[in-house]
Amino acid sequence: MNPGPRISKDPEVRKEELIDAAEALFEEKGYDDTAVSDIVRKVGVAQGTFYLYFRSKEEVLEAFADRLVNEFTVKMREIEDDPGRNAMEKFVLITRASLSLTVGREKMTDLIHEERNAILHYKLEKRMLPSLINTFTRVIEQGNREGLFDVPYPREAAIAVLGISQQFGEGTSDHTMKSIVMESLERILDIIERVLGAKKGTFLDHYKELGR
Amino acid sequence: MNPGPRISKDPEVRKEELIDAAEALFEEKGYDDTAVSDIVRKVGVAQGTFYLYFRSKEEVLEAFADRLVNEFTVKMREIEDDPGRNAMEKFVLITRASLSLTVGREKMTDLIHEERNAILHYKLEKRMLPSLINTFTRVIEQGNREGLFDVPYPREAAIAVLGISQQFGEGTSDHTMKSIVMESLERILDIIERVLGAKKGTFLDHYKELGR
Amino acid sequence: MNPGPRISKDPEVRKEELIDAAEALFEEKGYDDTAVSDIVRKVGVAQGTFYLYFRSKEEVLEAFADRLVNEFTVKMREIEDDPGRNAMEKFVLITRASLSLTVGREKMTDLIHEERNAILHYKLEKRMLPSLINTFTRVIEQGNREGLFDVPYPREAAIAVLGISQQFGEGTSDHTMKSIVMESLERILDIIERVLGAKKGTFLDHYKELGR
Amino acid sequence: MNPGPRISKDPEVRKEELIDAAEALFEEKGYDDTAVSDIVRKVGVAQGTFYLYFRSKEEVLEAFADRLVNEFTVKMREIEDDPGRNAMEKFVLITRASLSLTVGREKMTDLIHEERNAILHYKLEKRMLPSLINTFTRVIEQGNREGLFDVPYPREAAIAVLGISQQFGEGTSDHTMKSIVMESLERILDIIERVLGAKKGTFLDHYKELGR
DNA sequence: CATGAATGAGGGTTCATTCAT
DNA sequence: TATGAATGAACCCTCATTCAT
Repeated sequence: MNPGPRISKDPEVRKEELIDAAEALFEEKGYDDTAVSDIVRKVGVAQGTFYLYFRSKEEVLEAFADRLVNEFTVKMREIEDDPGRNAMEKFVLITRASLSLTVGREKMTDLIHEERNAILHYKLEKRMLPSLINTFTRVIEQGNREGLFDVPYPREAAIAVLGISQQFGEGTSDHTMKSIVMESLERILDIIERVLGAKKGTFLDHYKELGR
Repeated sequence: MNPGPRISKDPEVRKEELIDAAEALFEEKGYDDTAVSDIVRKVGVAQGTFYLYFRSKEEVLEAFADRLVNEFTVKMREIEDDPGRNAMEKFVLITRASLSLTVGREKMTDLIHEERNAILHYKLEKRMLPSLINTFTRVIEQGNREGLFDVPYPREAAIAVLGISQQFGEGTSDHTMKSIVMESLERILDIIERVLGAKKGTFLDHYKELGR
Repeated sequence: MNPGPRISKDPEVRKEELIDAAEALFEEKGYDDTAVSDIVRKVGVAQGTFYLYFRSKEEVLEAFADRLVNEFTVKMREIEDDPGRNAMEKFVLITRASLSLTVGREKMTDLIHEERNAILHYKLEKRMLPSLINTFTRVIEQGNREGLFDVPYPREAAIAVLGISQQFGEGTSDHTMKSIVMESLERILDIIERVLGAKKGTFLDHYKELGR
Repeated sequence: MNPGPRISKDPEVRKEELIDAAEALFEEKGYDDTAVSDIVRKVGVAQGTFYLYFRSKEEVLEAFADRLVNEFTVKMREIEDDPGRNAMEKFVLITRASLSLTVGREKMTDLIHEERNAILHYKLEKRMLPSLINTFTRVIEQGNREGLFDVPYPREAAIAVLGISQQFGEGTSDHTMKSIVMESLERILDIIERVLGAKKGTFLDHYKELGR
């Protein structure tokens, strides 16, 4: 009956809060199992308020995905534009970042790989891929110039490399398989060297060097 | 409207009918938007009958996926075991079959790639991948023996090639892009030749030869 | 048919309305045969509104039972605390009130005794008994002090008397038997007098006096 | 498709098997939660077979209740007709038997008292009560003749005593309370002695004497 | 007597979205 | 901008019972 205290906030802030809550809940229970009522409860706001900021439930998902993609794109750009690294180093860094996809959000990888979050996976992939491909392409071109790679079609090679890392990364959702992947890292890198026309063994050196 | 005579059938047959109907509806409207009531109406059977054969709605999806995977696996095996073809030919055939994933079910590709069917995609991929990897691996080994390929780690190469074709295939869901892909086929094959250590241009020849 | 204007009400009021409707329908058709859709239709409210106030159908039953028990408990307390009556008078009043259990809800007795409402019966009995026993116990103690009763173990006597009236009351569900019970009232009271150590015939006098 | 081996049995035997299975399941899960399919599965018989013996699910409940009542009635009759015992002894034996109501079926008491089995409770009570009252009445009359009791209205006294023991027994469903009840046994018996006009303490002696 | 596939009404519940305040 | 009560469509599933064989 009594409206309760009406707290107005900067719309941007409110919206961000809602996306934050949504993200946390999506991680916890998945998109489908997260109710709008869950989100507003977490923020401490009325049901209707949600619809002042998003036209539908799907729109938060969209907004969340956008945010994630933006962060990711920035990260990519930073690596790409780093003048102090050669193409091979950049390549390793990008691969690593894109494999985790998380940018500090460690749970995200699991989130993405859980079956019930397939849609989210799709949304993210569709949005991230273009910038990822672009970045990869440019790094490959840099590598060509540096004489490290020998790639006639950089764009296609970029796509191929992405496909390869994704395919190997897929199995990685199971934590148990991580060590196995590590074991076969050498073999995978051998393949990538072939694709990029790099000298055998050079990638592995860089991987080791860049630690972790 | 009125009951009509009660028609009993061999359970196997009934079950197949239900999966058939489910498949058609999943194609048409997606899994989530297909109601159990839709399925039974299509078969002309009572609602309860459905639950005689499946414990839940998800179980038909499972059954459908299994069926698809089985058919696919058989197809793979046939190609793999064909004594009249060399590794390169088999490779082309497998790629093509796995790209369409459909085995004659033309709409299936779309079905799988529509966002709302992401879960189905996941389910299928998870199930198909192992047999696909195995087949690819053995064909690569055959290629090694035939002197067509030069692959030190056949299994990893198989996975990589799968990743590559998947990545390129992904864009293919939009019909508009098909021609673009065709254009870049040559480039893609170049990459695959590198991965498999095949002579440049040999794949393209086989692709052309095996028509389309 | 068409929506009509949306009418918001004080939640307390809405909830009460729903319980009222539920009660009426439980009386009419029993708990099992009352659908949630019946209840909301009666109130003129949407199906979902019901679940704004009760988590499940059973919860209305619970709420209804609670309400009944509360009313009943208040009634008991009033009689118990009435300073103007002696123990015997109170005893008669309590017996009567507890026999009808209805507090003005005449159909309730039938409701409770119909076989299909056995669960309701159980729920009510379990909840009412404690306060009923307490009240009876205290009245018996008062009677002891007043020299009307001679009861060594008031609590046990209270329980016993309850058992007795319940057993006789049980048959009362059939209206046809009511006269028979009346006939044997004298005999029943004789027994109760024995239990309470009251003088023979005193109860009957009070029953007549307090009319009916 | 193939009918499976068709095992014919003496109808009486089959029916008994079905009631047995029903009883076990009712004990385990309650009447409502026991499906006809559960029963037939337990017996290893087809769904339709059930309906050759019972017109409905409720009819097994009925049949089961009847069987229980019959056994109980026989037990009562035996005690009642025992020429070697006086009324007080018989009284104790009957009370004990009726309290357990189980006739060797130990779980039955719990079964009856669980809320979800309220209906069964009702059915049994309704059926058992008459014979129980009759037996009690005749024993009381015997007691009158033997000079042990002094009861002007045996039938009413029988009903009263039943009510008393039922009320006390009700709490007994919780195993935890059993000891408490034992403690207050003396007090309860004091009340019963009053109702039956027996000499104070005589019941307790018989209870002790008849062991347990 | 027996089978077991088929029936189909029925009901509780969820939740994204709206709207009167 | 905010509230939160109200909406209502939609859906999955159970299970007692029937009936063609």
